Amino acid sequence: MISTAHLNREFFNRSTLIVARELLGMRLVRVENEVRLSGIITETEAYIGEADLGCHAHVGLTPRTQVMYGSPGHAYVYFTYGMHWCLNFVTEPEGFPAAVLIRAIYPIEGLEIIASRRAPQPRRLWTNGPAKITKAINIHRPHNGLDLCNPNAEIYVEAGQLIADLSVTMSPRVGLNSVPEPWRSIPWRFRVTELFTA
DNA sequence: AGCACGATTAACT
DNA sequence: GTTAATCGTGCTC
Repeated sequence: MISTAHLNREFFNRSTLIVARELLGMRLVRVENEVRLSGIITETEAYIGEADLGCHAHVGLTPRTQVMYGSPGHAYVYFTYGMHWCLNFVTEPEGFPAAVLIRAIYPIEGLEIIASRRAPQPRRLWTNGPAKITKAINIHRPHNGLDLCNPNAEIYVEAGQLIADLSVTMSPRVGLNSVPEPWRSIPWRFRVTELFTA
């Protein structure tokens, strides 16, 4: 059986690259009106500190970026392109701004609700993008700053299956088209290529 | 107060 | 491959 343990704060209080890699195969859970919506995390990206010009925190501490400067294990939820929300998990010790963007999940629970919110898209396109996930499982502004390690949180992560290195591909992060090198091309995107094979 | 742009998506040629 | 949609954010005036 899959463990149902919530990941604790020490999981997130580590190198962002390690957290981004290890989140692959774990289960993102959204509890909405006592109903579980969930999926296996299959794609992440790391955003690490003010020096990373692809990271929102490169502008320093502002109202938008303050959650990233806070304690690890919290949700950083931001709004972009005038219509989309994206979910991140804050990493590393308090005071150092970093987070992991959740880019894709494989839906497991709440399939009917997810389907209704993502209609008329086919199943394989339900949650294969950061703003598709937040639309599918209803995550937006009120969740910014939420503590993922609170046992009663509406959003949290459960330990799941281990993903072998053989099944993980690292590549440049998506959408950083005007970000200077080396940040534009540094391979901080982690993707599961074969979810159910060894 | 005004401006340029964005860690995206869906629809279109 | 291209592009519209749509508005918060951070910067300049």
